Amino acid sequence: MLIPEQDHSDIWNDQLSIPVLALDIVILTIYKGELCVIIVKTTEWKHQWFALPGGIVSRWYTLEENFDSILERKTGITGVYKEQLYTFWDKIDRDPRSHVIAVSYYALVGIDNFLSKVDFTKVDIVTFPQMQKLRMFYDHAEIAEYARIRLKGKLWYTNIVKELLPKKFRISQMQEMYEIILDRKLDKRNFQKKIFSIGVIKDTGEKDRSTNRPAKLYQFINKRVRVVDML
Amino acid sequence: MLIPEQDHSDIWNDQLSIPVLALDIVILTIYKGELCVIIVKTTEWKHQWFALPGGIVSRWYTLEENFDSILERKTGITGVYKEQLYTFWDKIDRDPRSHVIAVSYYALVGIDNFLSKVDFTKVDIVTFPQMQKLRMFYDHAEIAEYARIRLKGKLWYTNIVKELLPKKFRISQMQEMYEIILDRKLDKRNFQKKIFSIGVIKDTGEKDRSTNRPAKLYQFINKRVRVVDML
DNA sequence: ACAAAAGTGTTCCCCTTACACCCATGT
DNA sequence: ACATGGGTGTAAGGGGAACACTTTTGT
Repeated sequence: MLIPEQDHSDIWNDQLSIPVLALDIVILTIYKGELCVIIVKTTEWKHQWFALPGGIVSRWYTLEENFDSILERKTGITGVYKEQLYTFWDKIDRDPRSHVIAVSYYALVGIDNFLSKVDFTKVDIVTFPQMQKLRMFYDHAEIAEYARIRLKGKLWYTNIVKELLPKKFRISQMQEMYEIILDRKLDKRNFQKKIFSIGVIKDTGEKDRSTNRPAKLYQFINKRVRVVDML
Repeated sequence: MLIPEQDHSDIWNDQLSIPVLALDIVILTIYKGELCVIIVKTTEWKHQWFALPGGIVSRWYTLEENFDSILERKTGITGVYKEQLYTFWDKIDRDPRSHVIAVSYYALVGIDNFLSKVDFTKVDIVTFPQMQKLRMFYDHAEIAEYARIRLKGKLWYTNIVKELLPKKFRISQMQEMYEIILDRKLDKRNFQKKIFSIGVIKDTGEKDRSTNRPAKLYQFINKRVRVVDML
């Protein structure tokens, strides 16, 4: 169910005693061997900005429902793994129209899922170095950085990387994800030893014949993201 | 500066399209050898509840200023270490008067600081087991649990425990804090070896003569809480 | 003298890291 | 046959965990 865009014209009222709550989403995916963020263009407030997909939180729905609604309306993407990041309000004039507090989330999307659902008329995909050169709305670049750090941290004690991999994958693909996110090379033998000793993935019995020498295909044992002492 | 209690009568309006933002604080301290939480009594909404100190966030101040104001008005405590925990909105009817989203913080107070500032006509101090038997407002017991888990986690890679200790302390006092928070015994020699090897505390040259055999007094080298790979 | 807490080293084991060669296939 | 990525074991070193006795003071 897609929540329709709400009318929030009542809130741009200087007399209102409470702040407006916004929700911003850092969508992360691995694309062409790099960790990327999804951004939207906005021409609000005169200048053109790049921004994280976001919107005003409506009172009539839960945070989760608001999240799903904003994500789908702004990007076309549905059904992703998400996690709350932080609630920001450093600058009282974060949004020139009002006092806005922003709850931020990050979301992980596997690239196949991403490409099949996303509406590229609405969004752009950029690497982190590219993003840092753009004119990002307020603190959105920092929020994205914060998401990257959280993802990095979670690699060490959860099976979160499953959200970025296809259902069945080669162990080398998994290692590649780790290397991209951690931004350093890992030793092939030590990586495999570790992953196998934890027992989070299992051999499907199938082979990927797209490489030179056929490679075993694995899948995650647990459907859900959970704490597992990965590295 | 203490922000005066704000008039929020305008927000209990069924037509308002945005949620109300509240701020709840889990104040943790170590008292009589146990990790304790500060709670307040509230008789709002007919029944008597115990609740975390909290209040409505005012638009005219930053989150930090709102935090300080709520903390001081509800408990009398000022100048504590604080950290944002999470922003909750699981249940759409969390607060019967409206749709309320709660940003939660936890705060650490050394017991001396606490006792000198707190107003016991306004608050109670309870251990976690005691709290779990009380009729806590909505999800406040879970929020407090969440704070405890975060604190436990931070012990391992920050010098956060400094916020609970006096300026100068015996190494055995420091170990006791760790044991209380982690809820298990630690080996004395291994603990000291570890703490000294990290180099986060230094000998003051003074002695504590209140114990039988006088003990060296230490202090933290860094004034601020920071990441240091503690345990 | 006795009680109470402070102070102090060594050993063992496991986990992490570093490291190099052969294998199965496609071209 | 050659190029490409897949697959595999071992040795050395460092860090964590276990463990007990002596010292200094107060009473």
